[in-house]
Amino acid sequence: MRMIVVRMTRYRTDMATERQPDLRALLASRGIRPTRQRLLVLGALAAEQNDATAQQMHDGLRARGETIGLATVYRTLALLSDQGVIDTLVHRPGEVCYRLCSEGHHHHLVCSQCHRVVELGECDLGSWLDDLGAAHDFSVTGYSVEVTGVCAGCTA
Amino acid sequence: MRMIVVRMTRYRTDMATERQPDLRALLASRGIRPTRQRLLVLGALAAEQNDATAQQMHDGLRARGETIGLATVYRTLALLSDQGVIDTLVHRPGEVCYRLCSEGHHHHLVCSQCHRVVELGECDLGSWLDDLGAAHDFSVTGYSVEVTGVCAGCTA
DNA sequence: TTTAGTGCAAAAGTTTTGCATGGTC
DNA sequence: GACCATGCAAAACTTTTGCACTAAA
Repeated sequence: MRMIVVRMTRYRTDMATERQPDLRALLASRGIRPTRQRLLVLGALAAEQNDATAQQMHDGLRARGETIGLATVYRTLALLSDQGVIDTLVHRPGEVCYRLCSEGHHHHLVCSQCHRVVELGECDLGSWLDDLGAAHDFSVTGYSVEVTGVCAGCTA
Repeated sequence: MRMIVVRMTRYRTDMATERQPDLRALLASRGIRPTRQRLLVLGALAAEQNDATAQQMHDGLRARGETIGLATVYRTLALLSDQGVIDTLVHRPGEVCYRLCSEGHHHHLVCSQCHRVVELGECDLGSWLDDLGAAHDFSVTGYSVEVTGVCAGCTA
């Protein structure tokens, strides 16, 4: 019998209640200067239940009266994504979303209706991947699994 | 012991040598009118080893002396994608690629250097997915696995 | 004070759309 | 003939970039 371990790493609400110092530390740990704007973007992602596009985040921050340029949001998201601080999700072509995720290798379960995102642990594809590489003469460097469904809230 | 079946469905070269009538039939089977332009786009995809963006296909066709508008390429790709005739792959944000794939559920193994694409069969995640749905109160509607690696040609 | 980050506006791309024209059934 | 598809050009968007200015180390 094969064991499958589904391991929830962290719920969104945990991040939402994290304190500013934690966000500073997160940036510091990657050698990223903790500027006001970067903390704003990171804070917005931390408070975000789901994922968000650059434009959505910019709109949200501006609506709250914060001052930040759209270009800065893009630059910050690119930086954070490069550094592995946030994940990039592409649900539909032309719709690039970002999300503050737990660290380490994981996958996503996304509600196709409300875009709610649940992080998933390992998916036990190890030996399948090994076989793949051998069969096609590829050296496999990574993989991603995106599971789509409808969450309980949206079913009701 | 767990069996993993890796099943190559069809190589690109098979498609490349397919005859025009097959493409017409493919369109007819979905109730899509076989216009000159649609056959052009489909033919280009059939001849394409890897995947291609709308712009790349338009450039390629124009370079060959074919007359077709860029908007038509976009419209045709959207139509074919909606009808499930072709697959949509998003390698990087803002880079939407299309590919004429075999039918049925499958996944992709993509070379990160040359964009060569190999189709993969089932990946045996069935019971993992069942557990997921139950654990998070989602009704799982689909999933995709994209494996990235470096192919033998690019390693050398 | 030296280096890095930001804002703004312009530019560069990609994709969509309106509408007159031409092709298919 | 009725309806659908196409081409072109314009529009709508998204994302990137140049450059002067400001903030952080």
